Amino acid sequence: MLDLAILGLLQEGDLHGYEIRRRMRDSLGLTANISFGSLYPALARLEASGAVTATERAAGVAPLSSGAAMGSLSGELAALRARRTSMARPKKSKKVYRITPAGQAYFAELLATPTSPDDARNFSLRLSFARHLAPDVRLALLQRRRAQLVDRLTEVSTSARREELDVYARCVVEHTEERVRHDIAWLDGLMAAESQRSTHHSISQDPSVGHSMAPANE
Amino acid sequence: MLDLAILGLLQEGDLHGYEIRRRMRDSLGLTANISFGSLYPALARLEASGAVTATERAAGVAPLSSGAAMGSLSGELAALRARRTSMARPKKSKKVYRITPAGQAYFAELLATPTSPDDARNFSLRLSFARHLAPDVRLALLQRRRAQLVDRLTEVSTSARREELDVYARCVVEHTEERVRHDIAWLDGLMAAESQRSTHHSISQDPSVGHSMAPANE
DNA sequence: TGATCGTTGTATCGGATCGATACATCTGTT
DNA sequence: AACAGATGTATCGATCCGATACAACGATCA
Repeated sequence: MLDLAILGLLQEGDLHGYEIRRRMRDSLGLTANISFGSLYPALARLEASGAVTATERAAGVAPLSSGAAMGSLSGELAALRARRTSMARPKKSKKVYRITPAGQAYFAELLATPTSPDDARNFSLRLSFARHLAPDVRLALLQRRRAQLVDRLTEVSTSARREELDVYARCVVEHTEERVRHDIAWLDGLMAAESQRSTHHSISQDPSVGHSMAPANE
Repeated sequence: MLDLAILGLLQEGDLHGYEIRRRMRDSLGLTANISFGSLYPALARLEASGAVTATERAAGVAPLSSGAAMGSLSGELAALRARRTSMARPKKSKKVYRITPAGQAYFAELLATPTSPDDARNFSLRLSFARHLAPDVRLALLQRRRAQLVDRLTEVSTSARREELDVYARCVVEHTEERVRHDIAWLDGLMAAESQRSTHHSISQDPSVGHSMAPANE
């Protein structure tokens, strides 16, 4: 669901569509770029349902601090006025989206609701927003994903007559299986970190600038 | 595209819809189960376009050897006749699909056509059917995928301000990056196996070997 | 006996998503 | 000035998905 990704990104600040797409690519784990044919209808849906409000504003204006919490209509008027008075030329217009309290409730509901076929994309999305979850719900998310991966592994090992496949198909199947094993090990590490995090939860909370693995090169 | 997967599986023998879905899961690299809401319309499309023929036959009948190459109508008649004479009870009816020469041509065309955003699913599918490709086209497929993964890696390393992300989002991003690196190494191994497999041939000119960042296409 | 449950199997519906495309503005290069 | 490329919004048809319904079969258990 795109709604979850959009609302989660909007909770960290107001964004316009193009920037939402960029952050989905490199701030979330989404490998494939999301399509504009999905993004803009999703934004229109969210705006129609009252989860977000859109504010059209010209470029060059300060990103947030001008109007405190102006809605859609007043925002458009302000953008027009600024276009005529201070800005001589009608610059590029961006529709900046802001999440509403109803949108935050919707986000919390989406995030807590477990999806029936919890595929990789859905799980990565939920894990990216896991700081909004209670520790027990967070751990349940990891365990459910792990159980599903283990299920897939046993299914593959039982029903795959691999000797009937040719070189390339078998190569793909084996690589898939290896990736599943790797993901299970990764989840085990995450769960260990979770339980360690819950034992002494009152230590310093600045995990953002802790250890960087020197990604500057290459 | 589902058409490619369906036609590729049908080239190894006649199958019915449910079995096609099973083989997509554990004979190809498709991690997520394909939906019936995609599979059955795709089969109907392929049948309407003449790429496959459907034969409804009862269970318990020998899978292939009864009628040599009967079409759809005669197949249905044969199934009805067998149901009345040899089989007393009207068993479960399966629609068995068989690929036609036109379907084989369509398959070859789909397999050779490079997809613009060559995502993981598309690539795994094509690699599973790589034995139908010429060695040079096969190698080009691997190199194109590798170039795309390298592109993604450089994009991520440049534009990701990872220190702004919280623990969970950064964890997801790093795991994604690690998986991309792993896939690149896997592709390198495959390409090495390919070039070793082609040592029998005389490599007169092969300009793209060694230039990993050279997309000669488009 | 039959009652219930899980598996196999085909099919459809509405909505979500995709790929392609169009259009417009800004920025940098030659 | 001319051109290319990034930025930005938007729509279209086709495809894909999740849910659901329906039906026949096998197995298990009371």
